[in-house]
Amino acid sequence: MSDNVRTRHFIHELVDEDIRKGRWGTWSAADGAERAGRPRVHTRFPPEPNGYLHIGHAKSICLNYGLAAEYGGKFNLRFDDTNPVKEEQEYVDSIIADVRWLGAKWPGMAAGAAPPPPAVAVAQPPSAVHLSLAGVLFGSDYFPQMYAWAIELIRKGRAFVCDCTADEVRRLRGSLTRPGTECPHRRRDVAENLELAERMKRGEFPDGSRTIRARIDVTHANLNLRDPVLYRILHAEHHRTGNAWCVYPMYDWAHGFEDSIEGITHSICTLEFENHRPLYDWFIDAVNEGRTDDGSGPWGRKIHHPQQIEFARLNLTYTVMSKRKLLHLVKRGHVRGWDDPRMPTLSGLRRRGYTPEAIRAFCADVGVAKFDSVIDMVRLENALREDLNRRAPRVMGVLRPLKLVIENWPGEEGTEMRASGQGARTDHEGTQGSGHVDWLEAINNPEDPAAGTRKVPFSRELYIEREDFMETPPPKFWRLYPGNEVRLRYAYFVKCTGFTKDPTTGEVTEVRCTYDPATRGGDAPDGRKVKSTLHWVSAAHAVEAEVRLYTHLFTTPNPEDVSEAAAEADQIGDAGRLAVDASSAARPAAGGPGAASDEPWLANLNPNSLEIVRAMIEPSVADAASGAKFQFERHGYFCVDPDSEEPRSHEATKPRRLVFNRAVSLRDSWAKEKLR
RNA sequence: UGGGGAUUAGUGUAACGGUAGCACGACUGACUCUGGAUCAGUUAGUCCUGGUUCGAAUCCAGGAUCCCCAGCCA
Repeated sequence: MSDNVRTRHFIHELVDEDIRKGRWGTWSAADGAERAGRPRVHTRFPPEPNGYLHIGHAKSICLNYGLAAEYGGKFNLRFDDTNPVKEEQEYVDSIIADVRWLGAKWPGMAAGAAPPPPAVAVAQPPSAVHLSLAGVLFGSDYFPQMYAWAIELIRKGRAFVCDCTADEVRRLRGSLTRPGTECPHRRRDVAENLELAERMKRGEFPDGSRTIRARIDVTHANLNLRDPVLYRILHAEHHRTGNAWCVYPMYDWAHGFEDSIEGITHSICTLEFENHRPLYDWFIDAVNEGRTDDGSGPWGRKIHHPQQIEFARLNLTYTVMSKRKLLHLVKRGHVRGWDDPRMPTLSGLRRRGYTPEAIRAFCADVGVAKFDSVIDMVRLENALREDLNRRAPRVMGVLRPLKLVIENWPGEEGTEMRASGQGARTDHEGTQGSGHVDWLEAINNPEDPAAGTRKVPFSRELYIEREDFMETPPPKFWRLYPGNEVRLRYAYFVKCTGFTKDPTTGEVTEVRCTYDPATRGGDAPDGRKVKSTLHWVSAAHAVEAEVRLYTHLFTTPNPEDVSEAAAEADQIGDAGRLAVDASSAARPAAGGPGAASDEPWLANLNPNSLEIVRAMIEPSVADAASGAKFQFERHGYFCVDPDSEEPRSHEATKPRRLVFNRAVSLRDSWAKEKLR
């Protein structure tokens, strides 16, 4: 992940200045020969394992890992697992897999290729878990030390045990404009505090009955400084420490110390923690009170004091980014899971067909600043297009097939030809059934000559895209219509001679044409030009596939903006109905007041975010592995979904179930033209 | 009516007292066996009002707007 070096931002400047001043010293020989003597830059990514990572986390990972990589420093992956009631092993596993997939590296990370991240949540065998855990840090490992510091603060008269209920604490805290008032326990003596803290730890008190709080200033303008809670009683099983603890540290108490213990130099976090920085600093200063640089004296040696730096989190149009909302979408069945390709989660984007390279390029592109901005989704999509345009092999796939019959194609007319779906094709020039088959050479990737060519079968009966034919063409429609000649890509020029329609529905059921044998390969020897080139597949050879076409999960750029919901709902007609199985209770009503009450943003869900089509794809994709990415020419980039069956042996009689996800469509200037 | 942040083309992001630049979008055109890609060009900006200065996006003063904070969540 060294490809996001190009943009410089305010954090670079801060780091540069620290280096100029020698603020953090240098790495020692123990930190590795390549690092020894260089200025220390040590960052970390500190997720709470209470959900799956999303694209916003990718920004943070790229920032933190990128900084460490650029300055030759270190990057830690550390779980901030201080709340056992919300955290799960499943999340730990998915987060590690996602960070690895993105390309970040941390000290002690298991060497070798990253284990394939689970496409969906699956229990990993113990050995895999063990391997992936190598070098990963957990805040819960520091629980003993953090608790010891809390006791130290009690000894120093800087903390106390409070018997207030949560309600009382809230009431005594005051408000934004009114100062708080002291609670009676604030003046408890040290000995009693020590004893109560010990009994809290031993589990003698019920949940919520007591807390350990810092004694700071109940009238402080910054609410975070009004005697914040350090520890709460929670008789809950922790995913790592089990039942060893009955008290758990609050984020504010834990986080700064986790960074301190690991020697983090730059504790980078998002804007909403700006108000917490004074608290974070106060805690470390309080511990350091009475401590000395050389460790002499009753309290020992001073602890490391990292610098917190805040930046603006990523916001994207047409999606939501809070873990709470994403969890809600998953739990209520609005999507198929955390890795639903419509989700902004890394697992969702991966399944959709995004590459780590594209996501990194996107993160570099959006930059790092303190302005709470919203990035247009098209920039994410562009990053993928840019990456896949260079790398993805091209293939022809017809999403909405319309039969095209070549009347003058050699061979028996009206011969029944059966689609066999897949398998080896050795008859490069010859017949399939009783129809003549011509195997034509196609370029795999015009952007990459090294990708070579492949052979594509052409025969009497083809499928073309339904929207590539029109009985009565509008202006600037250059595709197939009666009398018009077009090129079939890499094949022949064909001229439309007629078509048939379903007499009841009026739908075109078949198009007929003649081909010009002299144009084989796609060029006319007489220099004749055609205005357009269509993709096609041979009906007898094509592989049938389920293709999932995705669009935005929400209909509005800002799903939080509920005022837009009603207007949008009117346009859509029956807003709120998703194309996935969702419990009827969970369905947002059509802009109705019911949906708006508790989760108003659901009213902006796009009922058409998933469309499923039965497509016909050229046979070269028959054995494509799950995760393989292609450009379907003139459509977009597609990725084999894990719902697909494994490729089969060639003797298999039944075709393999193949599912593709559309990762992103190609830019489409005709679509734009149509809107005029 | 408390405290903390922020504000530069449509969207983002640079410029650190000295020519407001870049990316994406939009719009033109060229090229093209993907209406793709590529290439060229155009468009459009310093939140407001004062002040300091030879010179202000930048410094100062006042104002406006937006975001965050009253979890025993992180």
